[in-house]
Amino acid sequence: MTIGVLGAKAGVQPRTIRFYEAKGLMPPPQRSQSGYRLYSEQDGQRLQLIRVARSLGLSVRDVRELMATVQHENCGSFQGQAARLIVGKLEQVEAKIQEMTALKEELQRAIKNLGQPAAGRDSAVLECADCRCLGDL
Amino acid sequence: MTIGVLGAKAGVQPRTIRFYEAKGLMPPPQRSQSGYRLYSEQDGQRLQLIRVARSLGLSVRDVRELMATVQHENCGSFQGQAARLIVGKLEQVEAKIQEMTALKEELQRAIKNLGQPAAGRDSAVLECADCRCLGDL
DNA sequence: CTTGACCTTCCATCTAGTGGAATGTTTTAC
DNA sequence: GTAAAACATTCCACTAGATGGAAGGTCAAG
Repeated sequence: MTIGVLGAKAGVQPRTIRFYEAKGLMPPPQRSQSGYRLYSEQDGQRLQLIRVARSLGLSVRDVRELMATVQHENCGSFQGQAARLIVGKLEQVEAKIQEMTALKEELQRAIKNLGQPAAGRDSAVLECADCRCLGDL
Repeated sequence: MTIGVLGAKAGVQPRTIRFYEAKGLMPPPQRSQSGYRLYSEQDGQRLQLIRVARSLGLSVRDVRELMATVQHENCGSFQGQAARLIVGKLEQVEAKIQEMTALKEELQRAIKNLGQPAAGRDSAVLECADCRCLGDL
């Protein structure tokens, strides 16, 4: 399988596969006489695994370390590591949602306050500096 | 005011102020004889304005374009542009929250499924490729 | 035999800064 | 008066996760 075929199968651009290789997620594959990368079905499975891990939001660094345990005999270490990473990611995502929700409220307040007289304002509204209406930053 | 004093006032590192200058958010300030940047109180207000806009999640690019309208006489164009940017940002944030919530559910499902027998599994679970238990990616 | 589609490598770009190097200046301390 | 600390300057490189493009080699079809 050339890189284009593999990419089409996995829904990944060839250059992304090369990127994963450069970052150590995919192993350096065999090469044809002319230097083309040649992939096996197993490489295809590995790429799928990478895509699932990435779609769960795991970082390339995490996925690299995760993929390093794939070749171990028992599923235990792999699944254990995967579970740890995913639980950690879940915490990150929950924190991010909190953060984004707070930002959302801030934005809604800013919209409500923009154009309102200064008296009724809650907080940090964007105002024009030159007009001297830049009050309560 | 030297850059360090301005930074301390606004809670911004001097190098971030230079960065804002390079990106066109802050104008090139006056220089002392020896080449030190010298800032006025008005520059301080401008920097505060930038910080508020950034804290609302507006991109550096957006803030640059927003700051370009600050020196206009009337608040109208500035506040109008600010309102448009903030409404746009709010939509982005709401979309992001949706996305993160979906990811959170995906992660919770992955945690529930990891280590479970294949029969009860919902979807894309990370499994060890070599064990042939890599079933339903 | 040449055109087009594919492959190779390398360099640059994006965000929003941050880290560090090498060097110059001002202020403080002795 | 001088030396060192604490500031300032510029420039280059790095972060994440790719993506865009250039310059060139290879393969199959018309």
